[in-house]
Amino acid sequence: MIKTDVDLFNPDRICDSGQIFRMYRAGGEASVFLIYSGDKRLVVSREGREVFFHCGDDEYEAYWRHYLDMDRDYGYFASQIDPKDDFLVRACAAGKGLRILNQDLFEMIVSFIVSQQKQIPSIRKCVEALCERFGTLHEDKSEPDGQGTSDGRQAPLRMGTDKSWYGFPTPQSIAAGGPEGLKGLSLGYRERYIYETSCRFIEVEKDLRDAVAEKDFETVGKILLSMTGIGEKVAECIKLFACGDLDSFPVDTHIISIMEREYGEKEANVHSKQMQGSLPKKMTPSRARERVREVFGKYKGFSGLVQQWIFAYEISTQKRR
DNA sequence: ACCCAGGTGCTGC
DNA sequence: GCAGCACATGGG
Repeated sequence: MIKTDVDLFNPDRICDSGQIFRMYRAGGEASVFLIYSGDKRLVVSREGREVFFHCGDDEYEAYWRHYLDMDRDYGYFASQIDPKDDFLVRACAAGKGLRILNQDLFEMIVSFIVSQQKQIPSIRKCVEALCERFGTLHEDKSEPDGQGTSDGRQAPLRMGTDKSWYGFPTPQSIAAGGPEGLKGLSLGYRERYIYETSCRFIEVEKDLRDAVAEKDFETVGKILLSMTGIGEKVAECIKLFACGDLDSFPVDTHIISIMEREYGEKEANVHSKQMQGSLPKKMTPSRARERVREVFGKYKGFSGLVQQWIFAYEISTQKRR
C-alpha cells in the first residue's frame, strides 16, 4: 500500500476531470475509487488528507507510479502561472491535486473517438459496453474473510470492489468482430471509425510506439491523424493523456466558450442602456486556437496541464446550475 | 419539437 | 486555408 496526500493526488478531482472514463466511486462510497487501465485495476481510497493506493510496491513501481504521473512536480507548474490572469489563478487553485495520467494508448484512441458529440456520462457507458463485449473478464480473487488481518485490526478494503470486471479490449478483439461486431452499443456513426482504426492500429502500432518513445510528437500526430475518426482535437487528447505530450492543448467546445467568455474581445452591448454591459464576441474554432496560442503559449512544457485546469474548472462550475 | 454534446469527414469555393 | 452540411444517439 502506498500513501500520499490529497494536495499531491486528489482522486475526486481526477475522477471528475474528464481525462479518464473508467474511474469510478466504488459502490457509492464517497472516498473509495476504482481505476481501470487496460487489464489492470487499482483501488484508491482517501481518509481526510491521506490518499492510499492499494497495491504492492512492486506493482506500483512497475506500472502505477508512471501511470499516476507521480514523478512530476506539479507545485512548480502551479507557481509559474501569471498572477494577473484571474481566471487561470482560480482554475489552478480549484485544480490542486489534479494530475495528468499516463493512460493506455489504444484505450485513449478508442475512448476519445467515442467522445465526439457525446456527453461524459454517455461516453463512460459506451466505453464500458465495449469492455463488456470485447474485454477480458477478470474474476475477483480476494477472500471474503479479511486476508492478512489476523490481528483483527484494520479491516481489508473491499466495499464494492469485490466484483468481477472487464479489461479494455485489445485492437485484435475488436478487429476480429468485424465491422458489424460493434452494433448495439449506442456508438452510432462512430462504429465504423472504431472498427477501421482498430485494424489500422494493429498495422502502425510499432511505428506509433517508437515515435512516442522518442518523444517525436509531430510523427505521433501524423500517424494519429491518418486514422479514421481522429481529427485534430482527438489527436491532441491522445497525445496529452497517453503519450506524455504535456504541451498538447485540445481545443473543444468548452475551451472555445472559455476563450470567448474569459479571453475574447468584448463588444459594446447595444441593448444595454448604460453601455456598461459588454458581450463576448462569437468565436470560431480557428480563432479560439489562435487565442489559445496567444494567451497560453507562454506555458511551454505544461500548457496541456493548463488546459486541464481550465477544462475541469469549467465543467465543475457548469454542474452547479 | 428543438438543441446540444470533450468532432470528423467530405464537398465546394 | 475556411464555411456548410451529414453523421447516430441520448439528454435537457
